[in-house]
Amino acid sequence: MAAGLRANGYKLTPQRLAVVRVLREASEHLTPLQVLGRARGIRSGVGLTTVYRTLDLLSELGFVRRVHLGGGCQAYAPVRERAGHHLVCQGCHHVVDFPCVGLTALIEQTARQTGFTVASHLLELEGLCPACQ
Amino acid sequence: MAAGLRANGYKLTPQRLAVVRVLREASEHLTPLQVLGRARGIRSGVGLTTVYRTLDLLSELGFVRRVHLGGGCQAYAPVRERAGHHLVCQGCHHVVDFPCVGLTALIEQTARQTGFTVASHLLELEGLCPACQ
DNA sequence: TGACAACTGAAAAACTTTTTCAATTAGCAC
DNA sequence: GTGCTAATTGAAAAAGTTTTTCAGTTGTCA
Repeated sequence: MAAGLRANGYKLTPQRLAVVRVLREASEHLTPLQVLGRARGIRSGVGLTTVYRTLDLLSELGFVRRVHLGGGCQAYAPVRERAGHHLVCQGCHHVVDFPCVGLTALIEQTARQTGFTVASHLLELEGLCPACQ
Repeated sequence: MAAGLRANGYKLTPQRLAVVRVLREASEHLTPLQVLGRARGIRSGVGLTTVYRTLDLLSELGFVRRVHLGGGCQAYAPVRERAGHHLVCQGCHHVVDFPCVGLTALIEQTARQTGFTVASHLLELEGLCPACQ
């Protein structure tokens, strides 16, 4: 993600690097407040404003994605699989990515039946991870 | 929805009936504040607290569902198709339901590959309705 | 090494949602 | 109908989240 920030003309400040590292190392989804706590463990003094701004940035660049299930829409998780989606554990909030395959038929059929043109989609699965079962 | 409320032991107050009517007649997704405004057109004096409580209730009973795309996770739309999902217009926020078909293969494959048991899923499509194209 | 636009944190403001509590009322039994 | 009671309501306060503002700091590039 750091390289991605630089590639898009953003400065690599220690605050951003701390947030990036927190997200890269996270196995569960994290709220901005949780990101703040962990980021401060890496670099004390990081501000909540900066966390919000960095999450916006990373999310716009596609490095993190908001998780809606379980986290009440406030949580973020890193994107490990491009063109993928998130599978969330109801027990420990562990998040894994899965590839997005086999949706085109459903989307095309829906577009045909409704007259809509479909530009994007949001898919999340929720369940129990092996450890929590 | 009114019958559903009664069937579940909830009282049919004029405030609830106003909120129910607003949602049933809505073609776009609505935030709690928008619901409040419309509900007050039906019955003046409805409180925002009641709107929140009624949305929770209807959502728990499955009569409305939160829309994440476009509305920033705060918007609600009526559920017109059981076991369906929402398709949202990026232009006018018009919401239509579409049936949930053809996802089992993807879900089973993902469960097999990750070891998760999948309990539920969230799918939303976003695009342009015929009028907005 | 210096210049400057980008970035930061603290505080305030703006919003959204939940809790509290006294007053009201829908639904039921009679 | 009438009265009872638990459920429901709205206003206000509290709690929580997100955005804006602004003066000061700092990466980056020449």
